[in-house]
Amino acid sequence: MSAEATTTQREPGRAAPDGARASRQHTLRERNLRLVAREVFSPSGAGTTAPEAAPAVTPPPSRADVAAATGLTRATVSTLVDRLVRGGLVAELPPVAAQRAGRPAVPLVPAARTVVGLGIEVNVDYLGVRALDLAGERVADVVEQGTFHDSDPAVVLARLGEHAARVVARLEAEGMRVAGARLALPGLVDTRTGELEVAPNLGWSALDPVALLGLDDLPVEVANEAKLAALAELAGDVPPSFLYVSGDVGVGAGIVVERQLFLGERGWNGEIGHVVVDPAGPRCSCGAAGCLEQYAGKEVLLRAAGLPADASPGDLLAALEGGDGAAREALHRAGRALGSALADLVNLVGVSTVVLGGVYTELVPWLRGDVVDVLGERVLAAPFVDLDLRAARAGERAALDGGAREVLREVVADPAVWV
Amino acid sequence: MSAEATTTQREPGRAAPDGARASRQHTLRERNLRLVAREVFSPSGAGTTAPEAAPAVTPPPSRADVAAATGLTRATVSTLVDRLVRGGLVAELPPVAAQRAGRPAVPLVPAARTVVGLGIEVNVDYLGVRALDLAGERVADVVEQGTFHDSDPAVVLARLGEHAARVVARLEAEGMRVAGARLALPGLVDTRTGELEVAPNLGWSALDPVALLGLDDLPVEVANEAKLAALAELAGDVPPSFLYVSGDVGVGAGIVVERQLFLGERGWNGEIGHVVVDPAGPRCSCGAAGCLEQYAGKEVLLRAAGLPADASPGDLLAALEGGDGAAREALHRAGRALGSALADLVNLVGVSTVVLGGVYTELVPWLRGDVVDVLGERVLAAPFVDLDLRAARAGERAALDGGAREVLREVVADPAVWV
DNA sequence: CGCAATAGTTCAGCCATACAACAAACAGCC
DNA sequence: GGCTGTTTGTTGTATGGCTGAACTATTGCG
Repeated sequence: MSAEATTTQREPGRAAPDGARASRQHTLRERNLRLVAREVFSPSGAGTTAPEAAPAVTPPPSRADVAAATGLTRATVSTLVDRLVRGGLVAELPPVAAQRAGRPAVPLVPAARTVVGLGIEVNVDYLGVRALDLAGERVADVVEQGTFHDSDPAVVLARLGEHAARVVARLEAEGMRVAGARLALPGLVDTRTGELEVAPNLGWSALDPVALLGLDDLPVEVANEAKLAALAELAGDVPPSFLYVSGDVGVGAGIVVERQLFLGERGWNGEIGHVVVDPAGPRCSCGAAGCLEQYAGKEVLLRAAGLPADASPGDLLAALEGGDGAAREALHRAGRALGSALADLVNLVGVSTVVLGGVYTELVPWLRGDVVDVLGERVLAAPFVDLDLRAARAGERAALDGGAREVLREVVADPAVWV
Repeated sequence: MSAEATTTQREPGRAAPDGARASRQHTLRERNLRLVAREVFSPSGAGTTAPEAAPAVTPPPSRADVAAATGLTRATVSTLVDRLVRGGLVAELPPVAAQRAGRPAVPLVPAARTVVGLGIEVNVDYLGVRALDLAGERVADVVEQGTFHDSDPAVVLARLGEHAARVVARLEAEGMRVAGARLALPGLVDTRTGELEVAPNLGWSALDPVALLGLDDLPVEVANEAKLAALAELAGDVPPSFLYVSGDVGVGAGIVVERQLFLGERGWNGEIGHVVVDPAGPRCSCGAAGCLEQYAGKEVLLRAAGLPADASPGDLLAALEGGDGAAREALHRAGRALGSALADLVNLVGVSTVVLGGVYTELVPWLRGDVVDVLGERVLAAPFVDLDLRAARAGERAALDGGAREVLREVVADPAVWV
């Protein structure tokens, strides 16, 4: 890190540190617009009638609810909501007569099929494009199976770009606006420059993937696949901070704090796959020895279970349920190693919820015992927190959902651009 | 972590997520006041005449400089600066005639001896109270040597409270306002509740240290000692994000991102002392085996070097420089272990600058080689970043400085309360 | 059917900023 | 030494966005 004299160079896609610029009246409106949008998209339910036992799913808030929850006056909320409605970010449902007296409220919900976010991905065995609207509905989903190990990045990314362009064209023809796209890649991505440094399982290195996509009018940002998959969990019922660990050929992690990805300096973090489990252990492809991947990586796991390297997690699960000794021993070994590496992660990052994704998702019942044991032994704060280990909720190709959601999160976080 | 239905409970001392409340005109003023204060306290130097090669130390900015740097008009900056001056946060220096034409500018600097922050600390071998003013000057410094291993927390904390109260009384008699205090403790502190869960080296556990201080009118917050020491580094020339690792009886780390402490969920992070170095290694007091502390903890290090457990770092340094084989072998062993644990930290957190503090500070020349070697082997992003390993700059009892600085940082971040 | 209650809208007042004009203080220049 | 040009800091006036209170709209209840 050379001591460059750059003055806090702003990162491209990150939320601008918004205390850093002058605030004028215009800023006031932007901020309150954001506040109102946030309240519609994830209601805190502070203003509703029943303050006791909040229901599992909060009903859509009305203008009055938003006013009560935010502290703004009903007058201000009205004008802001009107803007959001005209801008197509928020929709009004037909007023439904409540049980109590008074004029019935107009429920406000995220608008469907107006603004959408795109998640796109190149992985070892598929290309994918997925679009989500603000209501969270999947409005496009294209997957091309294939084998992209040692492929030509220019060819593959151009092909993915074509898929994406077709999806964009179709959605725009239906009247939707595409806010942007997130490209998920299984490798080390510099979030500041958008460059892919290396993706071992694709055999790619040192290239600018956004340029190769050939999507000119669409703002595209790149991120690591496991990190975007972590964000997909936010659609479900997770705490605001958690660690997401995705098992695949490699093992990667996403650190989510207060519903936002923690990226370190350049997005090069969460590399749990090469955490030390045992320096006397097997050599790893990274050059070191005893890395987590040598115990809990997908291929290592399958091989240790006596299955071919291209077997599916389902095959492994079948072997486990069939009582296969080698398979169970492999899971035991992987579970202890995973517990050890996760303990380091929890001790260092200080987040106590761990979500296991990727191939681990279905294996959680077989991993839990060992992982929890080791966590209990090695996590220093274990006596004071409830360590929570759970399986990922998001389905297949979670990075696509996570990427699309991330685009939409930025739309909601800065609605002024869209109204 | 029980799924409590609390609605984003705000943490006491943390900067409130300020997009979460309604913005009125008053908010506008607060935010611009903060912006102006920040510009006076750490000038970005965007508005000065010479945009070429920024000098090592930026000269104090004038109102016009602040206007240029922030984008506010000179009129607005003037009123805001006047408020800060009247509030005693900012002082005007006598106008100095610049070399160029035009009315000479009034340099604006942090005010001296007006508002101060307190750092207070209980550690194994001393109690301390230190006060810093906004200009960074030490305006009080009280240290009581002692042995507080297995001490009575009520007695010791009351005694520290008395020291602090005396300092506060003296400073207030001199016309200064004490903005608050940070209590540094060598243990696991819950930053949400302010409770100390456990401090092994003091033999303390499960108590509320702030209540025991008996400082009624002073807002006091508690934090881990190593983390506050990390903040002390910000006084020097460090990058905005770095990892601070403090070697003592235990080994702790502070993660600083964009000049702010990263605290995870409850401040229980950076526990690098119990990262796995070798599961076949020596048993650790934490119950596990092969933790970093068993290789690079202060007492282990001294014993391995053939010195008594109460020897000083200076003794160790003398042995090293005298060519003592056991000492050098101990440092080699510690360096490799530290490198391994640091590699995990860097891989997981994604910050590439590491500052070594505590007893490591003076040992850096003897540790560097091994640490850098192992980091190069194990850090995945090593080919793409310059890993920067350096010795801590802050002097003795850095946590006191860090605590005081943290209090003042909050004053500058929210000057509206003080004008 | 009238009253209380709740939702949403309209309009005057206020506050902090922008913009523009001005006063203050200097260097340089003939 | 006085004039000009330049930069700093301070006065006004205008404007945008929010508040607060009054107002309309729509329901339940007796």
